[in-house]
Amino acid sequence: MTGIKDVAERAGLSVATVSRALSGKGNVSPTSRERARAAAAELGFVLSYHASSLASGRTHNVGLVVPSVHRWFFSAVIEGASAALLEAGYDLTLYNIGENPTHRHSVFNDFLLRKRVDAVIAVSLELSEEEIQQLHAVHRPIVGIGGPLPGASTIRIDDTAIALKATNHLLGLGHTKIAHITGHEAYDQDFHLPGTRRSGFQKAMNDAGCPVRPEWIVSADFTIEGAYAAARQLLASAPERPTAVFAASDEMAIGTILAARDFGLRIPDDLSVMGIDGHDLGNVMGLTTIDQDAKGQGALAVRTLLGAINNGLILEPADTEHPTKLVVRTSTAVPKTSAS
Amino acid sequence: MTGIKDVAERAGLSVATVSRALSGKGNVSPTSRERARAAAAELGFVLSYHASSLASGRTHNVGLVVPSVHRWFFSAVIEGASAALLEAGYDLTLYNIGENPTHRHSVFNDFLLRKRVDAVIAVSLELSEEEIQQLHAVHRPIVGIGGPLPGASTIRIDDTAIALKATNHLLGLGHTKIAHITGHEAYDQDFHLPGTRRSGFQKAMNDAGCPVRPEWIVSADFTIEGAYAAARQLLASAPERPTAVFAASDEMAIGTILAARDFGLRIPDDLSVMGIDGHDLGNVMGLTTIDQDAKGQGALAVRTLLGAINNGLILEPADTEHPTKLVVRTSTAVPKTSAS
DNA sequence: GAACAAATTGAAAGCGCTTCCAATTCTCAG
DNA sequence: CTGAGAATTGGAAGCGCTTTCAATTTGTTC
Repeated sequence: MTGIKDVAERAGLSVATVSRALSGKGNVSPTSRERARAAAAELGFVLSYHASSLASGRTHNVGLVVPSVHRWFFSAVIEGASAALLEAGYDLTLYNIGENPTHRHSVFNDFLLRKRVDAVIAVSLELSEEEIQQLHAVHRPIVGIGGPLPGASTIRIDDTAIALKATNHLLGLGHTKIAHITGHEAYDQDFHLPGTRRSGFQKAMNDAGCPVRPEWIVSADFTIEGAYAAARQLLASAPERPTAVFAASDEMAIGTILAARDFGLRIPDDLSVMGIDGHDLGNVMGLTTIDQDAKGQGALAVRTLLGAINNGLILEPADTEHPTKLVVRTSTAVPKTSAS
Repeated sequence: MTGIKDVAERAGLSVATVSRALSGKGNVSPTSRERARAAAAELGFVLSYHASSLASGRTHNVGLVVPSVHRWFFSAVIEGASAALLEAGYDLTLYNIGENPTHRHSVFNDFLLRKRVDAVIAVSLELSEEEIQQLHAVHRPIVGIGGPLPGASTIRIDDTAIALKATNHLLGLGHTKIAHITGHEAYDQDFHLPGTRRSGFQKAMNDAGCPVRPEWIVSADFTIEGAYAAARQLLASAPERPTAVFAASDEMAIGTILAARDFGLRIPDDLSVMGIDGHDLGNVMGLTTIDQDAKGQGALAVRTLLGAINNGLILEPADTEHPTKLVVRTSTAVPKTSAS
């Protein structure tokens, strides 16, 4: 196995100089740099990153912790982060903790403490004080995506404001009988996302003087399948149907549209539907939504982290609000009843 | 920062013994093992995996290379692999090479050669001889998912047979006017998957004496959106419509169903649709499909790899065929025309 | 209880790099 | 041409573990 020693020999330089030349750091004359590079290329030499890491303390690797890889938001964040890391020459270690609480525990109490990552990005996970402490104890900066994290830097969207904006879009079209598909209680642990969006909905309704009917607030698990089932129930109560549904995520909005079709309801004539996310299927489904640029959030998290790492700065706990955009498509319209 | 030295001191043992105790290898008396464990726990000590890797040559890390994280098949494989690795105490380094050819190049010619992974799993990527050679040169076993790989172990399904089975399901119901949604040329690079499934379709049609109409073979990019557009074109030619569509993937089948609805076609009365995959949305959409257990393939790849690593064996190039299962739901039925 | 085998242990030599430090070479003003 | 300071270089000491090898302890057998 060729090592840096072989490269040094071939280039007629010392190991130290080759190391400096290859890493790009330190002062090396252009001549030596070129010779080192050439020798490395000829030998097909690639640095061993363990050895580098051990000696330098820098791993060139970022840990990304997600609750799932299937839900659209998470894969979009992964995509954004992975591209940004690849460009920077960093590895991405993925921890998909899923539903299993044991997995979460071992990730935070073992995997992440193995000092294999320079930093961690936690997506939609409300870390406990302890989890954050442990990471800080091994000097691993953290960026959270999806909500505030005590003592860590976070990137998030203003969930209440967004829900307000979405609901107002519907109200603005003339809807008053609006239902809401929220997330299950269980998902409220992490940043109270369902609750926050729900309260934005309620505030908008109250402000507009529209009654919020409890039976028109149903919950699902943030998936298309889950919302499909929930929406079927919601729409089954025939005469007393809402004229619009605001779902807490695009996937749930899509589930709602599918359910509506089963009932022969035309979108948007019989039912307006909107979501939050900016899902790829939005175009196909003609879904009105609030685009939160998940990919961009992943990329931003990486940039934030790398900036801190490269400047050797401590990452200041800061709360960055990511911009969102209302995208109006064909799933929302003036209610037929009030139009006619 | 507490190191293994501190643990040794606290436990009143030598560093060597603590290392043996913590790694579980080597002969250590139960007493010492317990004392080492206790000391480590008290100090909150977690092994530095760089140092371990450097000393032992084993990284406890597997690289997973995927062309995308968004398409269902890939995220299912990631999910299966990630769970299996987590259980085994292994890290998963994800390389999402995406559309960018530069990314692919740097992953295979740089990232994977950094000796940071013990093994690599390549999903739906037809590696070049050179790529395989390079990996073998650094003694990294490879498992390919999705098709045969020269000199590497692979897990795959029999695409031709599956397409045959799927088409026969449709033929068996009495359909003769069957269209096929295949993948774009561009996707044919890797394992000729679109071509293989298409030829299974054609063979079944020929065997049944049914003409294959070229205009009823349309291609898309394996996404719901892409197939939606393709299916709209297919279904636009009103009177001469097929009575069934066999899509080369579930996502494309779903796109087809969405397009069919736009034309007011009822599934399965006016159009039978089936796919291949076992997508999570299959249930909601009532999609008949051939389930290929992508999650299981990911888990199997990990087991294969870890088995080889742990036994210090060279991974024999073997071609494992993963079982598939026809799942009949409500998107396929006897054609109305022939039924009436 | 002696003699030998088996189990357990610790000292020390790396694993393949980075980086500190001191030595050397280069620059250029005087 | 000289000397001071800057730029470049190489030697060597680790980074925090694993593992070999030899020494020590424990267990067995007759």
